[in-house]
This record gives sequence, C-alpha cells and structure tokens, in this order.
Amino acid sequence: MEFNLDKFFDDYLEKPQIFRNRNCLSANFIPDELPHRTDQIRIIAQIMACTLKNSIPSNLFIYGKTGTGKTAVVKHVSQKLNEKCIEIGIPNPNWLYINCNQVTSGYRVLATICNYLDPENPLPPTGTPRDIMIERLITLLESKNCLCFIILDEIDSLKDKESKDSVLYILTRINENLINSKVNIIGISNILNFKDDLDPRVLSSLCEEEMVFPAYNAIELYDILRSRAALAFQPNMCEEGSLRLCAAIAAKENGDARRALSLLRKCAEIVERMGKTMLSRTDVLTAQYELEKDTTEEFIKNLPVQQKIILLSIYLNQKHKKTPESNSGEIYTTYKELSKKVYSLNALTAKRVADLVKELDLSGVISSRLVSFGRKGGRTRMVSLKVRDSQLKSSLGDDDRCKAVLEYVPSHIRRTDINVDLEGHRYKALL
DNA sequence: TATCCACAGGAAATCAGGGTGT
DNA sequence: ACACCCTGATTTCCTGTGGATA
Repeated sequence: MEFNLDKFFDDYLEKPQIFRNRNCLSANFIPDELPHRTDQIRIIAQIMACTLKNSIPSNLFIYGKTGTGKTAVVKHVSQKLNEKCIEIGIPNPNWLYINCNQVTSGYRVLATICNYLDPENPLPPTGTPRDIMIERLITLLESKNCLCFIILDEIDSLKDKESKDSVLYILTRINENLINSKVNIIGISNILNFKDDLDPRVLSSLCEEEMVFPAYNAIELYDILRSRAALAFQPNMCEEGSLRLCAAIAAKENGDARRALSLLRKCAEIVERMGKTMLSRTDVLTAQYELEKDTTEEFIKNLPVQQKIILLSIYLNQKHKKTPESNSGEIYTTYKELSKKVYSLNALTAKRVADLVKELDLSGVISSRLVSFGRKGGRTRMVSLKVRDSQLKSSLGDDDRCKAVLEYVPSHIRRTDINVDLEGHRYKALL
C-alpha cells in the first residue's frame, strides 16, 4: 500500500500529545529554576553585585565536569543582573559569551571579541597581525564606554598552551590600557587542573575568585529531571520510577545533567512514536540503548578517513589474529598496508597514528592500556575494540572503500599463518 | 644490575592552505 | 607579484620508560 502523507499527518495530530514544550529538554535551554545550585548562584551573585554600584567585580574562574550547570548558572545570573541594571537605570554591562570549543585559537577569540564590538567591520578569519588586533580591541572597548564581561566557556579546549597563555594574558592585562571601559573575565573549564599549565603571570590576575561545581548525584538529577519534565510534558506522563531510572543512569555516568536530559528526551520520542501515553522504565532502557548506538554509529561514520583505516586495522588484526588485543606495531603495519594498497593514500607516520589511536581511545570506540613485555617485547600499547563487531561493520560499511576490505587479511598475519602451517607440515613429515 | 626492546610522548619544525596589504 | 600573517595537520627529533633478560 502506498504511504499516505495526509493520513499520516492526521494520525499524528490524533495521537496523544506527550510534549508541551519540547525545547525545555534541549541542552541550551536555561530554566528559571536551577535546582541544587543555590549556593553557586549566591556566590556568583555576590561577586557580580558590585556592578550595580558601578565598580568592577573580580575575575572569576569556574571548574566542573560537563553537565554540572556551570554555563547555565552564569547565564542565569547574568540575565538577572542585566534586568536589575535596567530596573535601577544604570547602563547594563555587555556580556560576551565565547565557547572555546568552537573558537579554538587565541587569535580567533580576540577576533570574535572585536567583531562583537564592531559587527560592521568584521576582521578577516586569518591574517591580521596580533599587535594590530590588540590595538583595535583597545580602541573599540574604549569607544563603548562600558563594563564588558567576557565569558570564556570550555576554556580548556583552546588549542595549545601558547593560545591559552597569550589570549588570557592579553585579556587580563587589557584593563591597564583602558580608561573609560573595563573588561572582566569569567573562565569556565571542564578540567579541574586546568590552572596547572598556565603561565604564572596569567594565573595571578585571572583566578581572583574560584569556584568548583560538584557533579550531581542521583537524587539531585532526579529533582532536575522532575522540574524539567513538568515544563516539557503534559501532566502525569511519567510512570513512577522512570525518572528515577534516568537519573540513576546519568549519575552513574559522571553525574552529567545534560546526559540525563537527552536520555529523557530520547525516551519521550520513543514513547511518542509508539503512540503511548506513559513513559515507563522499559522505555528508559530502550532509550539508553538507542542513544548509545546512535552516537557511536554516527561517530564512526563521521570519522576522517585516516581514523577509519586505523579502526579498520584494529578490527582486522583482532579478527584474523583471533586475539582481542593488538599492539601499536601490529596496528601500524596493518594500517600502512591498507592505506597504501587499498586506499592509495600516503601513510601517516607512526607517531601520528599513535596520536590518532589515543584520540579513538578518548572517544570510547576502543580501549587501550600501556604494557611492558621487558627485553623481549618492549613497551607498547595494547588496543582492543569497545564496540561490537556487527556495529562496527555496519558503521564502516557505509563507506564503500571500507566495505570492500572488511574481509581483507593483512599480509603480516597471512605470513605467520603460512609459517605455522609450514612448521606443522614439517613436523608431520618428520613423524 | 646493567642492558635493551619497542615503543610512549613532548617539543619544535615544516608544510599546505587560507588570508591581507602594497 | 610579493612579503607577511595565522591555522591546523603532520613530521622530525628527541628523551623517557617498565620490566624481562643476559
């Protein structure tokens, strides 16, 4: 039977509604209430409050793992502060939010600030000498005649040490060149020991105030989910225990509220698709499975070609050696063969491949451990796959070139097979 | 106990590719 | 056309290392 789009939409409208406001479960939604963050809100408010009396607050540095509410709290306080400024009739400060995960170099951070202050004349994406840009930045800030808060989120993602040091040094010292305007830095880092590799000169001025956001526990996550569910869903849509299960799963995985919320959203989407009216514990488990599957498959599919070849090498080694682990040397040998013979690409160096293997490890597709076999085998990294064979095959199979070599036997493994065979043969002959 | 394997992993250099200004 | 600037990926060079073995 043919698919009837009209009927599909009619049915869709007939179906019981789950969502009242789907948006409330998205990662960048900032709710009015932030459960279990009252202390953090109070402390930040205390630091910022002097803005209301025209003084400049201290620079602030915030640490905490992903999904602990750092960004939400800062944005929440800044909104309220702006409202208050308008209420009492003083010029409200400029808030400039930069996510260093997207703006990854020191140059780009400075350029983004300039472009924010003067969107009419954007700076070129590259090419401007640093001193000219700093001069421009100072002139622009001075002409604005205001207090400017610069929030550097995920500051640990700035590319290299030089970027971190230079951009932070410039920004923390820029006030010395300003008369009418002032700049205030709020740094947000996912890594707790981010400070460790900063230049001491930057450190003293940047970290005037510091605070740490602890991870949420299961009970706190439950409260967060409950308050968001109340906003996002129609009343009485969640079976008792389903939210608790969501919270428990997310608590186990680092207490990440973002993760808990996306789990809940996925769950609701599944229930909606099935035309049900209740979120059950089973749906949560299905959602968790699908979420995990979706993200790894999507991740593998979007891998650059060199990383795909490396992953493929690990898979082929594991498959044909019939051992779950292979070492760096074996992986590199297979990799070289695949990239030359099969892909006709220039092979990367062993160092680069080792770095890419570590990246794959960080992303969770493979797991690896350092081992030493002493004088016989030296020190090496043992690598094994963390995704199921079938999943890997279906994700890599999307790429035609990968698909073609899924059954390929690397020649160094083939050779040892022959050797074993010959040995066995000779042994038989001797008998 | 010194040696040595097979790398690990950091730092600096290099290169290609994008840009500007003259 | 040319000098110069910035980025990001990669290479080159180097020192470091855990532990079985001579």
